[in-house]
Amino acid sequence: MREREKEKTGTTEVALKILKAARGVFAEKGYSGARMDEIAGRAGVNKATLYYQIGDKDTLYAGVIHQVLGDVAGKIATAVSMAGHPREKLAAYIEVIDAAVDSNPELPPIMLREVASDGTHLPRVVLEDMAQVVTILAGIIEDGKKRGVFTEVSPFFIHCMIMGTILMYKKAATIKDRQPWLPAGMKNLDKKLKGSAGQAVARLVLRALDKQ
Amino acid sequence: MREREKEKTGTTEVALKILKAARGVFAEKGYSGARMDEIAGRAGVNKATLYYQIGDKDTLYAGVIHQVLGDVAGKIATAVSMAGHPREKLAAYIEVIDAAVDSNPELPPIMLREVASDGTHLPRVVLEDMAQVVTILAGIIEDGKKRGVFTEVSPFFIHCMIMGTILMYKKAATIKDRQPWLPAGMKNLDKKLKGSAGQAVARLVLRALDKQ
DNA sequence: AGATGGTTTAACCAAATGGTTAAATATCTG
DNA sequence: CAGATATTTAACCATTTGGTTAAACCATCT
Repeated sequence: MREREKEKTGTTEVALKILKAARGVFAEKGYSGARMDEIAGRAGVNKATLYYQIGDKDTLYAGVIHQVLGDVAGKIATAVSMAGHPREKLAAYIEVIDAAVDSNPELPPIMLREVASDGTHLPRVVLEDMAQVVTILAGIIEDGKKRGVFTEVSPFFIHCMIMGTILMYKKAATIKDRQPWLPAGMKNLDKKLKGSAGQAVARLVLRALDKQ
Repeated sequence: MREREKEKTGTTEVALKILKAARGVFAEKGYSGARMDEIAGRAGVNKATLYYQIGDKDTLYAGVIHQVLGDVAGKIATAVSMAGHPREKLAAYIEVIDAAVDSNPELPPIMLREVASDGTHLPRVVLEDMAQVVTILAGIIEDGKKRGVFTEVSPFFIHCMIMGTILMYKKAATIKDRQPWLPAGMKNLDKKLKGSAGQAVARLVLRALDKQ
């Protein structure tokens, strides 16, 4: 029995290779556009191995979702708890999301498509994580309101604003940069962005919530 | 020859029925998830009729895109030109987008998926329309900056913020409302939204851009 | 070395899918 | 009404796709 790897990590090396390939293909093509053959091929593995190691397409996709969205909620929670003032907490909240997106290029397309299809493929755990994240944001805003630094706003709406802006910007920017016919002036319309997209979002959202 | 309809409108009644069905299916399932048989079935038409009236899947999808995103750019342009002050222009800009989304439930999923797949299926015309829209926004912001009412920001980024927020909110809200296990407090986290989503976006974006 | 059992693979399969065809059915014109 | 043309349809087809199988491969233990 050569289960040494499985015993230690819970996942074999081959399984990780497959997951990584799948992440890429699902991100590029979406669930129904992704082909099991292509995933196997990109992982450098026979298709039967894929089925042996992981299971059917649904299971594979669930694994990818877990890999991509698995620990974001936790990271947000800890980062927020480290900050003190509501404004810092909100900035941390946004920064963690931006960092997650930055370190994971597959996140935006997968998440955008999930939202587009009403989160039908999202496992309950992930939805609960998201709910918890919004609850954290609600706490930050509530606190800020009490301390007189934030105006009254809907936390759910603000969360959509943060996520929507970051996801949309990440992808739209690459689309824009891909159009050879665009005049240079147009292409530089966001080069003046000071700092990361996350910082830009934080700056604008904080201004928007600022009590005068 | 019964081309009376085609001669007048350029599109027959059957073709419109098919386009409408296709819009729904593409919105729900995405390009690769959509099945020609289902579209034909939902249109109450034989599949061969679909091919006779419209053509292959690509052509059909192009038709849907045209139907969904066709005249948004134009509407934005005229609405903005009607307003006078930069703040009013920006509000009009946002309101038109929100109205387009509201009167067209298929727009958000289709657009989100397009962005997710790097706009690969978007015809050049549509991309040019979008570029024009951002140019309009750049004009508004530039004017506002000169008049000392707006801060310095990237128009492209602000456009992503507006689109991202509206699209994300529209879909995320329906996802949230579908989760029976969510506590009522969570579900009401955005019921306090004063007015439409568009108005909420306008309020926040204007606050964010406001020079103090 | 040989037996054991986990792992990989080439070949295979049934179902689904985009697209076509030839015949049937309306519709219009003279 | 008859002929011509436009439109719809049932049946069909080639290919793709998710998934399986039986045999080969390989690390380990005795």
